[in-house]
Amino acid sequence: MAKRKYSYPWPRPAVTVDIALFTVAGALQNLRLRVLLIERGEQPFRGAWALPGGFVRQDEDLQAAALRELQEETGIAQVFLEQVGAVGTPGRDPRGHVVTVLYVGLVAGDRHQLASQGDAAAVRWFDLAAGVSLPPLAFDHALLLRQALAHLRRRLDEAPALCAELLPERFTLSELQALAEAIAGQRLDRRNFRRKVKETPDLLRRAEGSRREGRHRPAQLYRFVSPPDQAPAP
Amino acid sequence: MAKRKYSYPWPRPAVTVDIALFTVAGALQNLRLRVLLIERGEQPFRGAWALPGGFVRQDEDLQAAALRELQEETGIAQVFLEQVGAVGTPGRDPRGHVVTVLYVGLVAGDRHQLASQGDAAAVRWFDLAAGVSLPPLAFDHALLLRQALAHLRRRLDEAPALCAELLPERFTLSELQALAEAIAGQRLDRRNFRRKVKETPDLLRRAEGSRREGRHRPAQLYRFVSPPDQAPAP
DNA sequence: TCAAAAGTGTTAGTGATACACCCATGC
DNA sequence: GCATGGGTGTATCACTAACACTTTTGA
Repeated sequence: MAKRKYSYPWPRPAVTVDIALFTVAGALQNLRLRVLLIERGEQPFRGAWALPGGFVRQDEDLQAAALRELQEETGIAQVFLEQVGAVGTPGRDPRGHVVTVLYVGLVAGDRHQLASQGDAAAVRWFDLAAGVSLPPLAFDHALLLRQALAHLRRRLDEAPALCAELLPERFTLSELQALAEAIAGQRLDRRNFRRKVKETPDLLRRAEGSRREGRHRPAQLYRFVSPPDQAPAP
Repeated sequence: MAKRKYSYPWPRPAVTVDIALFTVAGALQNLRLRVLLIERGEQPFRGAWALPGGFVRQDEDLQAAALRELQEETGIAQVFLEQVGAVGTPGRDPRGHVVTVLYVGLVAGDRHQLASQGDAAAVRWFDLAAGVSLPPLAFDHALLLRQALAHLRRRLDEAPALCAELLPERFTLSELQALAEAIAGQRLDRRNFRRKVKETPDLLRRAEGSRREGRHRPAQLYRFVSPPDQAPAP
């Protein structure tokens, strides 16, 4: 812990974290990208929808603060978050000068129970397809949401294994592709997609000879070689 | 300005900005990347070298704070800064919990007069070639410096016109290439480099037929089509 | 035998890399 | 005329994007 040998008592901006957590829902043929929003239970913007988030505590790591706020307001825990950046434009928060550090994450919606607590009057996933409109968001959260989504898409292009949490342990290539399409917001060519993921080193492994019945031809199952939260076996 | 209708009086982390400002110096054949450091005039880490930076004031924009601190501590003003990200690990500052937003910039060293003021006892450019070692840096600034340099290299690869401030208004392609090599930290193929920059739309324009004498064959002069701080003419 | 998804290869274009020679000038 | 840096073009490779047919199964 910090030692406080020196002190700087001047007025200072407050620090918050906000979290743009995405998931994907729906039938394979029609997966939709969704974002997690809370209905604010406190002023300012009481009753408006917003990204989950809140104040960073003394001696709390930024990422830890983001995880804590997410847990407190939505019940979701144990997710992987990445930092997008910091925003501190004066006037973005009516309470005064607030600097926000924005995080983004991606989870399987149906593996997490939503439970609004703390400052959140309600929690819900909102569809994010092109053309579907969200409710007006509190603060500058519409801007933060756009930044987070752009960041997520860039990152998934570099590292497709970040999807791992969204799929069952064993999955078909069609499932993986549907997921990639939902997040990228566009259709992908099946042959090119399969070639690309199969040729990526240390990404996929055929799951033990087993298959899964569609209501027609069964598909080969795969699994990720190294789940992102475990070290790969040497 | 913010209205302060609500208040959050809890203890909060402090917010600072740090700036990793780079330049390039030396003869064309031997340009060296350099970083601007200050010698701290105050505790903690008094006497140690560090990135310029300091506390963000109430109702001050992050980028504005970075520009102000840079001006106050080093005398350098009117530069273009980009945000790299935020770091808030507890214990990174002995004064207590401090969240730092890191900025990176690139300037022509010989166009700016250095003048240490405020918390800085001295200001100097430090060579950053591979193998040359910097003095030990205060706080976690060695880490921040690595992050900033990686960010700068990524960005310049995408947007070579960010070099514009480093060159005279008219410059030769060899000068531009020497600059790119110094920043990237590696040699580049002359033909490929020239083809790439010439084929980049709206980047370069031949300067009015004029030439400049080398001590041998003169080289064609170029200029950037749109200096980054001006809008391009339609 | 049909419907529905799984599975598979080739071609064309584009951008990156590697590489060698002639040109213009000052001395 | 020679040393010095300025200037150019081509072959190869890797990656991307476009594209159509056969296979397997349940009903």
